[in-house]
Amino acid sequence: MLDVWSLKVLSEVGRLGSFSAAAEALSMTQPAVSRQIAALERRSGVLLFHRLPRGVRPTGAGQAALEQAAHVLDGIALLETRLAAHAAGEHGRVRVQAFPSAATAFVPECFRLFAARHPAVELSLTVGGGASAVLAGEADLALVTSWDPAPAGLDLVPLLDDELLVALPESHPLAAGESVRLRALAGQAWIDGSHPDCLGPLSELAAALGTPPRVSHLCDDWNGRQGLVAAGVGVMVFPSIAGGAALRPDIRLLRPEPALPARRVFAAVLPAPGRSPAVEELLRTMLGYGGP
Amino acid sequence: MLDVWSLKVLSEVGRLGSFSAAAEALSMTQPAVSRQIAALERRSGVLLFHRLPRGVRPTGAGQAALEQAAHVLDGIALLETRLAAHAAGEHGRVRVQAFPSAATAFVPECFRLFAARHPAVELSLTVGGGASAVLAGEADLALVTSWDPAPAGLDLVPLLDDELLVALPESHPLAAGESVRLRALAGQAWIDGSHPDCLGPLSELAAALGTPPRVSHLCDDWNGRQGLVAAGVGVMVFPSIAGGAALRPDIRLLRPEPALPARRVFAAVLPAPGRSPAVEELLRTMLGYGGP
DNA sequence: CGTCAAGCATGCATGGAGCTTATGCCTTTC
DNA sequence: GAAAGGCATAAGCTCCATGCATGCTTGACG
Repeated sequence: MLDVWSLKVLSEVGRLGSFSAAAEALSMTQPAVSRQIAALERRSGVLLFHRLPRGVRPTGAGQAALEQAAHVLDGIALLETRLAAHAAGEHGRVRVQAFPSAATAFVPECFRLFAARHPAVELSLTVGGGASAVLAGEADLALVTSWDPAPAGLDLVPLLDDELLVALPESHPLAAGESVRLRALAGQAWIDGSHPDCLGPLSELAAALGTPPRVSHLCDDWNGRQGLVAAGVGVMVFPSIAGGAALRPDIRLLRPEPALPARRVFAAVLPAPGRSPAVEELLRTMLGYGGP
Repeated sequence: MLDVWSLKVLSEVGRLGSFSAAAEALSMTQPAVSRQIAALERRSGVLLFHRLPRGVRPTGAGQAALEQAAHVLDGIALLETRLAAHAAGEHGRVRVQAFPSAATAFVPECFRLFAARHPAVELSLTVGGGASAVLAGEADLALVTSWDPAPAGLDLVPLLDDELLVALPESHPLAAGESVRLRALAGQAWIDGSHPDCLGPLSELAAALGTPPRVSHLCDDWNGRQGLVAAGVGVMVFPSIAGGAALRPDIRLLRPEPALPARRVFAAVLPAPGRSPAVEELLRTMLGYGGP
């Protein structure tokens, strides 16, 4: 099997027209070059260089070999460059898996910051798969919360604490101020998703309210839930990570008093040696993102 | 420096999804494959394969490396193919240097036969440089005759003996038969080229004529000489290698009696290890060419 | 015309890279 | 729970490429 070093020697000999000069350029001795070329000629069965009294000159076959060798060496160099780019996190692909409220503002903002520094990295976002997508090889990084069951075999990197707010229709009598006492909401109808992704652990809310919340409506769609709130059929917990921009103008957000236990947000990624440098870079970006 | 064997191992691992399977496919042991990939990952500083319980799966960087490695391996294979073609004489270039009368019929006919068997070989023909063109690297094969000084440092391969005829205008009183007694031409005016390329050694002609020939006109152009003969201003020696097709219809060719010493035709080529296989093949074709 | 210098080829010894064998550890599966 | 499949690691060995020393050929120069 032809190896790259032979081709490098061949190329230098062709460029410099001399075994000795090529040897010096490659930091080796002239006999080594002589043997390399001789081996190449023996294996291919054709003379590659005419030996002249003053250096060498490529034969027809040597000329063809030089041209092809240049292509191969370019390919090698490109491969090394690409691997270096991957190693530096400057190139690659990161597939992010997020829960809906994180996909609203947090992930797009992180993508914007990341893309400014690493324009060659391909980013993609999917919603709804959970941390198992990372284990299945369908995602490189999954955003999970303290409400989700801890995934086995993945590292959890704490990103931020998500403050939980309460969303009321603007016509609601308690919607006037900046905050609202939770005890005052004890009798309200609450809106939740079908899987525990919206209200969070009901026990925590029950403790804050002083009574188990009355869950009157179930809706998995983010906009649908806002519509229910705006229509005045219920109130809901609104994670601040979703950002105000995604909020309908006829809904008011209030800080509950006392504050609900924050929902912790983690990045679930493969253990250290399995993470690509691009993922590491994105993690760094997410950690440095303080909020809007 | 990345070597091809590593890339081959990488490629097989990517294709088969397993170190063990790749090892068997490459006739090596699993630890050897493991070492190769580990070395590749250490050098490039990036993980190339996720180690799964059942085999391995390429990472993003591994995928990129696999694609690039495929290109490099293709380039290597192409290089080997081309060298093999050169070694078999199926590919390459042969630049032939001929004297004018050989370029008229002999070389074109040899080219026709050669091209039928080796269509990928590029053939070219130049006239007038002599054997030194081979030494200068401007030609790969030169046709020379026994009239030329023997070139130093080249092999002379005897190709054929060129019979020398005499050209007379059709109106000449001696032009009737098939042959002509040389003694009868002793008083004729002879046409020659400025360098001894047409009449040949004058001593031989003088011996045959019984008296030194009277050279009345010098002309280096082949058609010009024929014109002089046709005009009746002189006669000339006509080498049979030029073939009858190149002869004007108003000129007659006659066999001299006794025959002039034949002009021997050689191929002047580099000594054995310096000849390309394509040149060897062309030599074989020329040797097998019996004449029209 | 003799000597010298440049440059490629070759014999020999050596050092390092890679391979093989043997073994351990982890995961999955019956 | 035991067995098997698969990757990682340690130790030892083999082989090949390199470096050193040397010879040979050719051209240059005095």
